[in-house]
Amino acid sequence: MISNYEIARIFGQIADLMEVREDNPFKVRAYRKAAETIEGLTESLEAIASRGELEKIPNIGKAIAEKIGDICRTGTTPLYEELRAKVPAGLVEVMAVPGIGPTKVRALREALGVTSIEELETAGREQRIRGVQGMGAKTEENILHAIEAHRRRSDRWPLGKALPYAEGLAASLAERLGSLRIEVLGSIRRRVETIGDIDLGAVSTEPEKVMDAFVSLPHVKEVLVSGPASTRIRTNEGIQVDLRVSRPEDFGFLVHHFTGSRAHNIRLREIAERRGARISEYGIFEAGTDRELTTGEEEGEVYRFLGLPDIPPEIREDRGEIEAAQSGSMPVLIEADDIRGNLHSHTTWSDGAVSTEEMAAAARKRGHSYIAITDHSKRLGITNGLDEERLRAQMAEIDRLNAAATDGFRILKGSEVDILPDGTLDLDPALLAELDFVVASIHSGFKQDIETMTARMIHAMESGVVDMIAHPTGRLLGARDPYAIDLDRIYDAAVATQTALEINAFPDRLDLNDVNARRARDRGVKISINTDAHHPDHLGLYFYGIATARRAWLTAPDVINTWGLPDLMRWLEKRRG
DNA sequence: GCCGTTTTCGGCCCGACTGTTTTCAGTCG
Repeated sequence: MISNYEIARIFGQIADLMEVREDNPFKVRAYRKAAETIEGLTESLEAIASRGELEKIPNIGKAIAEKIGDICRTGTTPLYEELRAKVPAGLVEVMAVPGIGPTKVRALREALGVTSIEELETAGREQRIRGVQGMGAKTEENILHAIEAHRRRSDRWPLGKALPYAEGLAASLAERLGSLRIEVLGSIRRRVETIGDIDLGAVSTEPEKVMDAFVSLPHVKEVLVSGPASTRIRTNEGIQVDLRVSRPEDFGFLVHHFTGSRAHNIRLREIAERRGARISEYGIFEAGTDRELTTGEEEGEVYRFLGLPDIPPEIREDRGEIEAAQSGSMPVLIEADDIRGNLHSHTTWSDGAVSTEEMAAAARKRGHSYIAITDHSKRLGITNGLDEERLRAQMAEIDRLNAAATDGFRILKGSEVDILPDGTLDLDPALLAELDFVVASIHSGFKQDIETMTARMIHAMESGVVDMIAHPTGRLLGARDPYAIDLDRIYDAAVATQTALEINAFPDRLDLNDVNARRARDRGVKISINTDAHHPDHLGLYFYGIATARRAWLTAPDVINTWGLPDLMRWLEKRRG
């Protein structure tokens, strides 16, 4: 079994290798587009291939479909192997150095025999680059600088770090200039789970003034690009920030353009072209002329011009949203206000920061009408996990608190029970059956093989007492890969046993992620979005869970904790048979 | 290599900035 992710990686590498060889750039783009499309697919390519429907996927034609078949059968495809045999491994990395593309790679290789970053650096130190046709001392200096930056470039930032940082940067700039409309755009605005760089857009009729203020911010380590329309800096923290400025009447086009994604924008421009129009960050123009066809302070003008409904930023990935807009079947995406209660939270009974009563008060304050208290079970000793006796005591406490409540708010008795390596649960199932809401999750034995792990989780779902699986893949962004698990089989088991799967809203989890959650919902799985709160403030993390759900195209009815308490209890009763 | 409400062949998004040019190619997003 080979995952879509791995297949997409191979096509991405084919594109890289072909680019180094200066093959037809449109062919390179075709492979790259295929890789991007595959990454966004919610069904496994193997399943699609077994139905013979690969060529129905956009950007997959006869040739790439055949190669997908090769990869499913053998793990690779002849083209990939040929390219790897012909192209020195180091060249792809040389091209990854900012400022070096296919042409410079070839020039450097032909003139200096450079086939790796190390050789490139040596050539630069020995001042041999400046002798190459089309390159001077400045280029040589830039290359050496770029290699250094490339080596210590910071990894992608999780959204939970990038968004507050970008908003702080925008606020600092706005403060320096008095009042200024400035927006965080790019992948942050689309709420992508990790961010490579930050895009800002500002409204001003004096762009030079804005750019001057921007490059003099204390955050700035170096200025990478500097022009009247566009400035790029690197901050002390090592992340790149682009700033674009527009006059007010065209700001909507700038916002739209730099929100992206690129793939989404390209599709829109193709649609515009068929209507004789050209879309750019400056506006919508008659094709081949500079005659502006419309102005727009707000980005919605782009969609209005094309006769489409607004498309939310979170789903602008060319993953079917344009077709949905054209056919009038845009989903009404879930919003933060739809959440009625949190079904995964911790207290001082295990590793939480506050008491049951305080956590419930925090949920009330947010306007929720219920909360499930789901402390850890005994196996997780480090969290002071509850055994049967302490769980009974906590249940009694919750009964007392509920009896004293006068506003209809309800605390649900729950547990986050460990799924042990053999698939059994860490607490007596008879006791778990007395709870209102049982969360089960994996916190150990991450190295089990895919078959064992999948069977282990399914066994837990088939226990009859588990209502939801928390953070189903166990990944920690930037820290721990997901464990090996066959999610398609998990989804099928979740439907068969009517077990919900979680979108865990913690910014370093976001698990299930966008693509997996969309796939799960499409297979009929019920989703629950939870903060996994260990502190009252963590209830604010719903922002990230909702962002992930919106990127997964989820609507409120897909998510069980958007339901009122009576509907939720009815569903729980029914699923427990 | 993919695609099609002008097309099964001939296209393939659009614009900014930099450096090395002497009017533009390369790279990037």
